[in-house]
Amino acid sequence: MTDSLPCRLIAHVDLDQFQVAVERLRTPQLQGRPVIVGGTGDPTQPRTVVTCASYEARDLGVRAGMPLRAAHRKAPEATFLPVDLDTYAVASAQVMDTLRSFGHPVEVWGFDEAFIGILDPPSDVHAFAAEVIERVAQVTRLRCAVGLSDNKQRAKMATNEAKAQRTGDGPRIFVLDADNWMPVMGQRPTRDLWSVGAKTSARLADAGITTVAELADTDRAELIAMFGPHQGNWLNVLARGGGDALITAEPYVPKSHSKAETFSADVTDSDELHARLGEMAAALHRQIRDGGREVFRVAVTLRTSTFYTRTKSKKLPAPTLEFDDIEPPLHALLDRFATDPGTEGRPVRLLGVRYELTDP
DNA sequence: TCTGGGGTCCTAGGACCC
DNA sequence: TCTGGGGTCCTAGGACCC
Repeated sequence: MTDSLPCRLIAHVDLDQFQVAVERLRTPQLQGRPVIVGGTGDPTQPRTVVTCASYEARDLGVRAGMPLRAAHRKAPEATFLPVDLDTYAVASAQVMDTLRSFGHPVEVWGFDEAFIGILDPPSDVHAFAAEVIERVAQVTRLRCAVGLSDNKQRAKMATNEAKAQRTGDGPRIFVLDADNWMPVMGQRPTRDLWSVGAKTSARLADAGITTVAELADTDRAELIAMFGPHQGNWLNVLARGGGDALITAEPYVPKSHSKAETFSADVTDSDELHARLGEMAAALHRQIRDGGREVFRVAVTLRTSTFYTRTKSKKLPAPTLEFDDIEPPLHALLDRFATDPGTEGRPVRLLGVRYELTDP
């Protein structure tokens, strides 16, 4: 059991156009121009997508996740930069340290987001948020927005409101609580709820539920009948502005590590697939071998040229860090795709490897 | 505009055992 | 000979997030 604290006030901190902002720190000439970070920075390369687009690029219709070539068409004059994870990690660590300097537990969510849990909230929460923004800017020269609420989900959605305001240079802070939840969120599509994705919102729409208010008014039993007890209940809680307020400052320890590669051209040759699998398996092994945690389960993911994606996994006879015990089961899993009617003989677009690790 | 990479959690069905 | 539950482990797949 990790140490999670139920907090009365949650501040969600989200950095602005993080990867672009970090690039601009070392290349100030990029200020004010459309900048797009993605892949190797070559906008003509197929099968790569936008990781982060500057606001100027977004104004031209560029979005994260969009193919780089599409972004290039929309914003030909933009500066395209390669993804530089190491640099972003350093900047991110500096931001998180700054957040921790307030003395409250900080739960890190990826490179550019974190929750701060406050057990004993100050009387002026707005001033606290402003101080967070100010200190992050002073120490890291990065801008962020802060959402405040009494649970994580609502605080996260509050940050979205803060960012949407986009007014001048003032600190972007938004408080979303029981008083303004329905006025602010009631008429929004259910998709705007954090953890409601495209599939769930589509299923809800099929049932005639399109807005947050409609979801909140839907009988819980009906949602449970549609989505099962867990998700049904959760949707009911979320739509009413609920969520969880547990913050853990424990360092994030991944349960699994994976590596995947979309080939620049589809691969059909089985020997080549096995060779690529071996390379990826070895690279992933190098990544985890000094971590002291053993591999107890391995998985291979394959995506065909039609984007049909499947994963096969195998629990190892015993947890191990010996590559000779890890690699053969991977090849056996890959072989199974060769006789699987869904993938048999299909050109392969992506191959992936995953190791699941024992607890620390 | 043909669609990245690295993760998490939940559910469901089959195998197997008592 | 047939029937019955319950519990647990394993694998596959779906959905979501940054």
